[in-house]
Amino acid sequence: MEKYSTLNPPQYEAVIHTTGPLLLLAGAGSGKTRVLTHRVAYLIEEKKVFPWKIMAITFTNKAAKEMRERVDKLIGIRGSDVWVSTFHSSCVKILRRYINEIGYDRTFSIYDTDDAKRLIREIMKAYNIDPKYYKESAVLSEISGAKNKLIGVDTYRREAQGDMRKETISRIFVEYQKRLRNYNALDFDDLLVKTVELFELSPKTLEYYQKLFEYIMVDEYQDTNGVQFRLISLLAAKHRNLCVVGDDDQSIYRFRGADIRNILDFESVYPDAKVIKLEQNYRSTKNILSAANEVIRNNRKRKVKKLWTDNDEGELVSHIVNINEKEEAGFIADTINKGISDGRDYCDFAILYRTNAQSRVLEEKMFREGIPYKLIGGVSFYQRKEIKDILAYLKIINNGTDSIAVKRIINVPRRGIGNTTVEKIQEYSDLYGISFLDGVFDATEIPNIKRGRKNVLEFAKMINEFREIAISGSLEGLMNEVLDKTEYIKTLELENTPEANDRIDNIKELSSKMIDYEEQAKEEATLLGFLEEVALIGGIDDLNDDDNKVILMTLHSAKGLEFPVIFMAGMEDGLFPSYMSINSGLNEDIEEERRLCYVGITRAKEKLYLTSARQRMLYGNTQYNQTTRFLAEIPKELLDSDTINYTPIQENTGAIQAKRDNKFFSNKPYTVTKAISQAIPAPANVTLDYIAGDLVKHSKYGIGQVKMIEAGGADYQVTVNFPSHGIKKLLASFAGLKRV
DNA sequence: AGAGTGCAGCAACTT
DNA sequence: GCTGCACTCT
Repeated sequence: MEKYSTLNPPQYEAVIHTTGPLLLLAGAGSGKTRVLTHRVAYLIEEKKVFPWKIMAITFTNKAAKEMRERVDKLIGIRGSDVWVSTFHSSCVKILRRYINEIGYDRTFSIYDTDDAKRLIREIMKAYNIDPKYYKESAVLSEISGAKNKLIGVDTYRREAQGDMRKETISRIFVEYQKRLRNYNALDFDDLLVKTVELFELSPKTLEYYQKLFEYIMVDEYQDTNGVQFRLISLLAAKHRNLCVVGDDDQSIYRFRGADIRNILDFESVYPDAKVIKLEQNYRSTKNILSAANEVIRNNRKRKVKKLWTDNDEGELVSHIVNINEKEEAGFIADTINKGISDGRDYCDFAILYRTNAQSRVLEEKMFREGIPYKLIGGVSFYQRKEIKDILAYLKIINNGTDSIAVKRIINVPRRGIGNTTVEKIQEYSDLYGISFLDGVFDATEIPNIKRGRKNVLEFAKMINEFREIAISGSLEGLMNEVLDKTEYIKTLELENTPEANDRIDNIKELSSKMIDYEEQAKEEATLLGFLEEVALIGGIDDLNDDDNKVILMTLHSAKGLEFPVIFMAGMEDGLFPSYMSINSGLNEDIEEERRLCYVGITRAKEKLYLTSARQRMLYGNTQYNQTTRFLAEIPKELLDSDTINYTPIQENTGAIQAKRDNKFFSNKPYTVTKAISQAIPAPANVTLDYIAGDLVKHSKYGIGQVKMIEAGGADYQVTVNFPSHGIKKLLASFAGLKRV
């Protein structure tokens, strides 16, 4: 078969080994996606397996989509019948069909972390538990941790005995599960846990899926947790054609319950497992790969392996020390601009960092320099208040028992239903054992409600109208009705602030996403389907490979991706590795950070820049951190210097200069010339009615004199001397300066 | 009874 | 720097 002849021997072996358990240890950049897609093609074409008998679990929806496309390319349209999806999506698909067998309704809501926290808060309030001693986030992560290990409420309670803190948490845990069930809701962990429960309680359901999935493949196996392991074990128990692919060196989700033992112990769980190692890297230069190998070899708990490559030596790895995080961003922007003038595309670059908090400064700099960029993760679109509000309205149309959603929006926008009224409804609902929303519908019966009654009844009427439209009309029509009747957008329009306008834009975007969904899914489009898609969408799922933009994201999000040029920003002890991991004193914690570092390094194909700052403003205070310990693990000969001190001097001209301050390598000066910042065309969208020397007025700082105006790609930076506040640098589009 | 406002507490990584 | 919450005002 010609299409398989391009595979190297171990890759080929992995493709044709289709029967029985297979552990594929695939190093970074070793072509595992190629193996997986060819393996699917081989099963269908050569082994005549029906496509729908193959299940492939990926880590993100994006990976699932890519895999399906690549299989389609190999064998044509039949590929689309293969079951390719993430753990969570797979479970939702199964539960939507069979969850009634374990006492939930098929219209169940999916709770994200924010919803779950609200529920915890609600319970702690009802139980008078002091949030000072029991932080909701800590309680939630304890509960989540238990679930990921398949520890149920009963076991947890038993094991908590004698431990005050755990006993309290176990009380919350019990009530949390009880309320989730009453609200007909599942949190992220429950999606997996309840599927396992379903399989264990309903043998015929399990058998159905066991028969269906003759061949199972799991990607990123090193990041599976206890529930996921159980789930896969159950599904694969009949045919045992289980192929897991992973790299223990890239296990970076321990905090989420990932258990590295799943991959390390695979051979003892499946003694007949075939083990194949993919150790040839096709992605990176020799220098980059060596740096990665040298860092990761400091970890003790790992399978022995050594990645190698036939690729060129390539450039040395650069480490740049900056004065502070702003200069770090400046260096990165300058280097990107230089790359662009050397013929690179923006999409050749990715900036990786440890914490989302670092993104702001970087983003600002990209914006100012006119560098097109895309920020992945952070506060995602679907976590925004206005989006969650609208989604809450949609949720309760399907599932009125979802009291978290009902209480979220009963008075949003303000409609005169205050706390007191809400409490009265709650008391009444509890008394009669009905859901909160049913209490709302009964508002005429509830004693002691005064001013709010009329408003509550109007709210109830509105929800009923939505439900009628949901039955007969289109999703688009429903959305318009919700936006119109709730007056959500109208309320924002009245605020007339930039933030409110942003929110309106976001809601419009949500609306068009819904229309897109409806058009794509055609007759199959349902409200439930839309809500489901929205609930499970992940940060990098909307990363579009066709966009010519610099990508900004966390190291975690970068897993599985590759770029010609990588910047790893914030290479400082305390930031990376994080404080938490250093303070815990556990070597495992540092090892996890080191794996994260390894993941970052191995994303780079041609050039790797490591940047750090001597001084960094984070969470409102200034830190002075040492360069990360991981840097010392990279041998000197792989670095193009010990340190390059990047010191842009901003004089009155605003020129940016780089100066090398290095006694070892002073023969190779690193310079970024002023020409780069001037090569950018003047901003197109902003016009200024003042020039240097003019007096301008600022809303906060009062009147000052313009000292300098610098052009960025998309905006002007204006330096103004305010007698009362000193010299300020402002962005023209934000500052709203008026000539006086 | 609800709305508006000042203030404390918090702040990894993510499906 | 942002968010939920207690407190005061209408």
